[in-house]
Amino acid sequence: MEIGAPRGTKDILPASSLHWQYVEAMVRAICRTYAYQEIRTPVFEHTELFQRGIGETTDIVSKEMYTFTDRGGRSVTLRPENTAAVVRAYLENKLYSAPQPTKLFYVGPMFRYDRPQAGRLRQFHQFGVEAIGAKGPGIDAEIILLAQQFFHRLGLKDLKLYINSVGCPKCRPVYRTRLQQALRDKLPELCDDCRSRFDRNPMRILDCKNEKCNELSQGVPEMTDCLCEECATHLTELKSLLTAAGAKYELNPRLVRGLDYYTKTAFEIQYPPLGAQSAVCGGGRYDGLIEEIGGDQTPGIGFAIGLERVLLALEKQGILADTKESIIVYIAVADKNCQPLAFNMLTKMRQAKIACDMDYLDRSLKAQFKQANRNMARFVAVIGEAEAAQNKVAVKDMQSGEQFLMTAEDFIEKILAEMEDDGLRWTQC
RNA sequence: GUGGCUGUGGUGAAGUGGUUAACACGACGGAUUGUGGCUCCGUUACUCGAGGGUUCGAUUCCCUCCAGUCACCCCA
Repeated sequence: MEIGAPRGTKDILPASSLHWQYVEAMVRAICRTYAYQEIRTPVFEHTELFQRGIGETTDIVSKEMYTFTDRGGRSVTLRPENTAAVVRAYLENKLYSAPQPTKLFYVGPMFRYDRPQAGRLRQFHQFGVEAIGAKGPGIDAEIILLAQQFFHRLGLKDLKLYINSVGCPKCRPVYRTRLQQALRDKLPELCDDCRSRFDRNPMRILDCKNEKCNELSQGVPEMTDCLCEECATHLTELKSLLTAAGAKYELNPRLVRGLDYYTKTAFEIQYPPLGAQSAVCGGGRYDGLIEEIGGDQTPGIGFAIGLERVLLALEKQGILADTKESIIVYIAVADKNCQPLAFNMLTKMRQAKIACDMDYLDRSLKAQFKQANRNMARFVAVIGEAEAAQNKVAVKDMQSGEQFLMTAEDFIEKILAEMEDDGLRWTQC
């Protein structure tokens, strides 16, 4: 094998594409019940959009972007996440002139130049939701519930929902300073990472996995103690809404989001068995983002769910069955010169929307039966000289083993009748 | 980007410094004359991740690279 798939990318083969379809169907179903509509934005954008939207100092922008110069000399970037792009599309297409809020969802590939490991790929897929134009905590609760219900409907258990408030431009700087004051004299004892975080993003020190750092940060003021009145009320109301909806959550004052644009509500859903990459959903409010990208001050909130991680979780819980799409009929050719006749019948069946297949490798009749069996065909229709002479086919029911001689037309009719009974008929597209 | 572990056929895996690289599954073919799922038989690695050494000789020893994996970082 000379050329393999690029590092951190994966082919999704038929065995698992059915699982993907299952999850994607759930995405559409849940969004339908919560009244979110699909938006599809380009997979690449002007680099500047992400630099401004996500923040120059973030890891994503500073070291994880797939950026290149196109033939026209423009710097473009494969989207590392989709919120900035959705907001861009919202402004560019003037979606704000429609009744608000604008409730959108998306599913698609994202790209981050990271070192791959289980649950972390360079091309991965996210399902995300954005509600733009509502500032109250009600929409926050709706979005969190949507995410929770998504997992619930898929059948996932043992998920943990953490919520927090990361404040706003009024109270966060105050907290930041207080935090730095509290940690300043402990600085030499912190790990290397935390020392570099001290200036850039001191709140990150609070969820450092290093035990020493963890110990040192005990007793330090929490964000939730330093919120301004508006942010504090927002959080209180959100909590009571979640409780009213019967949602189980845990307040985690040390939950931080990695992207610059978050304000107020931040939340994360984890599936602990996934190990280091256990976050399956991350989201929060971004009241400053739209202005940053050039719109009027407009509130927004959203989340992103990593679909590869969802699939891993489903696998871990044994929810994904080994499935294969079956066919209704396999047409077997007993004499080579009957192939045109068989092919004609195959075509007619397909026009009648009956899932069927036949052999193109000139296999023996026995081998064709084996093939039919593997494809889980309900019936095998044998066409040979004997059948052709009578203008009929030999239809074998692969479950009962019974075999009948009938015309192709009668056979098609019989199947169509059964399909209606069994609900086997494929849905119309 | 940093560190640990790993890399044998389509898959799961044995194995050794020196003729023909176990075994299992799968795939393909066959078990008398046109019929599957069970059973039986046969076939299926002329680069043992790639490149370079050491050696009379390396799949087995060394180096580099690549890939996977786990952890860190970060995040979905």
